[in-house]
Amino acid sequence: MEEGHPQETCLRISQLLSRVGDKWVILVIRALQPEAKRFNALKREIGDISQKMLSATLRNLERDGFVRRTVTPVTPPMVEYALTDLGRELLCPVQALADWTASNADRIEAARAAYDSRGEDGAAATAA
Amino acid sequence: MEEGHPQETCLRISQLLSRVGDKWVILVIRALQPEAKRFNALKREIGDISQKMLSATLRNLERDGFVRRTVTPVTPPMVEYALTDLGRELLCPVQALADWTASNADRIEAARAAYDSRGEDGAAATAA
DNA sequence: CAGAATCCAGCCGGATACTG
DNA sequence: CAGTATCCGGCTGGATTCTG
Repeated sequence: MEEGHPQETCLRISQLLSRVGDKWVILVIRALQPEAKRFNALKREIGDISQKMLSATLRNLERDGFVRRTVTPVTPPMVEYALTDLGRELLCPVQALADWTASNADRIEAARAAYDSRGEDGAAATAA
Repeated sequence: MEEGHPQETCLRISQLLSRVGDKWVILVIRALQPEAKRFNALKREIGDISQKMLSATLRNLERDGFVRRTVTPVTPPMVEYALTDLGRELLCPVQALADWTASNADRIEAARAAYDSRGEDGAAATAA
């Protein structure tokens, strides 16, 4: 790891993290992990997602090279989405972060509860 | 890892990823990594950040237990921010993701370039 | 110095309607 | 089936102003 342009590197990392945290990507790549899926199958499986967000998410993931879109020109048209090698590789560090989150969710929640109770407590005694 | 509530787990992960991708957190925790810093020192070091965003980012990080805020009641008041143990632990999987990003940034950019050229090419030949 | 409050522009994400 | 187009509310994030 060279340290020539740390700011730029931070920017890239931040951007990728924003993408990965984009609210639907985790669900989408999780749904694509076992096997390729079609658009509406994906939509049904995820459930709450609107088709606008699903197509936007898939387009972003495809653009970044994490998902491959395959069109079979039959009628009605069939489109399949699958993770690429890059997408599967991305999953490793993301999975590590996911595992860490799952392991420490209670610590985070405890910190939040402590923070919130501190806030409501000594300070705003005049209000409410 | 139990698989009892995968959706909830995904939600937590996604939320944490959103926080971590929050545009300034990487810069902030990076600045705090070597040592505790004061508010304006942090602001100067990061540079582009507005004080609103810096205080909001710090507040979120403090609430989640990643940063500890220490007030020394002198005049003028001195406030120091430092990473907690939890914050330093979080850095490990984040660093892994950062390393992956740095290692694969060129592959992502190549995918984007390919995608963009595909888009401009065969399709919208009528326009422009 | 360390923030809180306010105002405001722009983007995100959802609902709906329409197309090939 | 697999999308695109449009409208619209809400949140994000920045600039400015004010406070202790």
